Amino acid sequence: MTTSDQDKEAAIYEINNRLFFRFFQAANTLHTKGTQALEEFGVTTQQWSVLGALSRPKAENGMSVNELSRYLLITRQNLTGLLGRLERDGYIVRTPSTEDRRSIRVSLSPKGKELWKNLAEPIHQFYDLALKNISFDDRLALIHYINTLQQNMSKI
Amino acid sequence: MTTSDQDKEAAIYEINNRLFFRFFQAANTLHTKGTQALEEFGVTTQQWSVLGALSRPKAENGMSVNELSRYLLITRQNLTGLLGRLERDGYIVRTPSTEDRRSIRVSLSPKGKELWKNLAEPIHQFYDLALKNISFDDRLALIHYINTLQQNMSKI
DNA sequence: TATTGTTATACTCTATAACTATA
DNA sequence: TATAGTTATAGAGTATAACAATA
Repeated sequence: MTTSDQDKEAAIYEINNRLFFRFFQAANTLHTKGTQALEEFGVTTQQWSVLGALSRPKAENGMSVNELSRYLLITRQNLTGLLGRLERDGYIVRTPSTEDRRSIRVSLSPKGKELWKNLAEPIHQFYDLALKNISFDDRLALIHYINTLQQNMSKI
Repeated sequence: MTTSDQDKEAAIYEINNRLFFRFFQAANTLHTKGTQALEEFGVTTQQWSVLGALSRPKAENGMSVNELSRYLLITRQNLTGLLGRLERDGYIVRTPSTEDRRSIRVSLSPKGKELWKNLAEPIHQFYDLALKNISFDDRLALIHYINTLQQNMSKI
């Protein structure tokens, strides 16, 4: 390996390092500020993601724990805890599945749908503030990169 | 507002939503897979970030808790916990500052430096796998976007 | 036997407030 | 009075293993 190659490799490592450090920081900030933005509703970003999944037209008839688990990339065990807290607060309901008696359908309760409606405005605003100075096309590019990153990591 | 404007706004919201959902997923995966990659060392991604901060040449003489807090964007209280666990495992030392007797210098112990050396290889490999198919220039762009995102969010 | 969802457990991380010792 | 770091506490999330009910 030539000196130049070593330099190049060191530069790449340096960039990778910076990228992940910034990503790590941004992830922390997302969790902190996101939870803060929804503070008056007492909803964390994890709960936000569950509510978001269940509020999709596709999920109108509920989702099984397994489906939610694959969709959100959260283990079933930990999802049980999350769902328990959301159920405790009255935002979701668990209904036994008619087709497979091992399975349950998780869906938004009326109170959960109401909550999601009230969350729309602050979430909308959060997005706008967070993505300020990032153009529409750049947002598309960003999604693409993050997607690649996420898919690569999930294979590790 | 015209119909076309409404359509445009809906499209933007849809994109924002997707962006944050993917970001959320990627953040979870980073934490899970990152911790997994360093499993044999028993180090979490948060601890990884502290070790990384302290291993920089700039931090050779240690960092105060305040400096670490600002650098990592973790509150002092929570940092105390993190540092406690790292100290318990023998990876860092806390030394009273000679200049300001309220302050302490946090630095890597010999065992911590040794750990960081051993972590280099798996971290290096993790980076390479995670960033596969993302060119050098795209990595730079990605850093730029994430930076903007992070700075925007921290102002919220 | 495999799958669905849960329980149990232990640990890490986060948020908030209050405290101490210096400055 | 303000700052540096810690303590205390409660809650939320995560990892792992094991379990009951059903397929």
